[in-house]
Amino acid sequence: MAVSARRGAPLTLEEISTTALRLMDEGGVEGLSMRKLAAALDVNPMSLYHHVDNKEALIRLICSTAAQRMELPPDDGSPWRDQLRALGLAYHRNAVEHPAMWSYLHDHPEIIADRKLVLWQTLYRILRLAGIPEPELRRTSDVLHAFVTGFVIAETKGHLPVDEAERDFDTAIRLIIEGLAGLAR
Amino acid sequence: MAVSARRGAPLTLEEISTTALRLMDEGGVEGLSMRKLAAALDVNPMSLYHHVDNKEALIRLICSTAAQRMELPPDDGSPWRDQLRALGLAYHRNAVEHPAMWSYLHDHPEIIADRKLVLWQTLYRILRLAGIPEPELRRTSDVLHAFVTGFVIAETKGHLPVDEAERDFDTAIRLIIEGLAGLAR
DNA sequence: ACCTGAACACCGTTCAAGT
DNA sequence: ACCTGAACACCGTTCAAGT
Repeated sequence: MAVSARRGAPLTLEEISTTALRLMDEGGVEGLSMRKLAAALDVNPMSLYHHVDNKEALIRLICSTAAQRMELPPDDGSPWRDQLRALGLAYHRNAVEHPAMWSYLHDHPEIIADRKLVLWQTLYRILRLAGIPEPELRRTSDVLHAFVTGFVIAETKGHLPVDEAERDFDTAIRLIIEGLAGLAR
Repeated sequence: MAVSARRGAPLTLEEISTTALRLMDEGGVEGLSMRKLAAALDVNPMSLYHHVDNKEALIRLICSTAAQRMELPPDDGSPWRDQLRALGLAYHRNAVEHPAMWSYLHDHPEIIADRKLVLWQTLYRILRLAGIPEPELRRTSDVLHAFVTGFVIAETKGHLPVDEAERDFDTAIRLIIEGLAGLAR
């Protein structure tokens, strides 16, 4: 069977990636090492390389699966301003949960480049509602995504008092909404 | 004298930090190591610790001096929209020169927390011109800084064709300008 | 197929010793 | 005051060997 000497069951990719994400959540990017991950899984460090090419591929795996699983607001028919705010809140919630992952994603945007991801589809839908013309959707969604990601990362590191953070978020989202309305005009 | 065995002159903090920044520019954060830096300076790795507490302190030094030296547009009396665009361009230019440094700064905002930095003073001045009320300056400048930093970092990693990048920048700055005008209303 | 230990080439940093 | 070499506790990863 060649199952690990120290544990009963064989490793799974799922198990590897959730544990790795936990390590990143707890200790930042530098909190995740192949050796610590192996220790957390009670396995020899080298076993990991049978499931993953290398550390970079592992982090990419974490990021892309987490991005795919992000809970995003469905189209509930409400005005685009409300839907945009809800999307911003979803980003914010996720960034608070996985700050290191978001920082990594921000530095490696190619990981979520695929426009078929729910993340982009949701943004496209809202931008269409806001009146952004079709040929500008790619550009506008890129800009908005960069803005919101930039904001939630900064917010996460800022350790502001909670009510300040809420007012900051409000300012950010209002600025975007007013800006979009202006662009669409 | 106790000058280095391999080189003539004693190390200076200036020399250390400019060489370190060059290494970061060339190879990202992971391109800068205490040992590579020492090699580039033709010095024993341990000599560095006589000028700098540790690697983190070194990077903080690089970032804060570079932030202080950033060339920002002076108040030339032009409309705030033009001045904001000029400031955005200055950010963008700097981010293209030092992408790794900006990523690090984005993840460690406390390094440039001091509101007396020209960076913040310039932003405050433009926001006042735009009609943002005094008690909202801190919040609005934080949001805007996060947006623009988020954007220029994303832009830097995106390797878009140049003319696409220019149109992206234009969309970003217009969105901010329209948004600010809306907020001030 | 999956796991493992030893080994290699790197890190950051401490410490005691040199001038 | 400034520099240095040896050493320690970490990394990621390769490779040959085990079941």
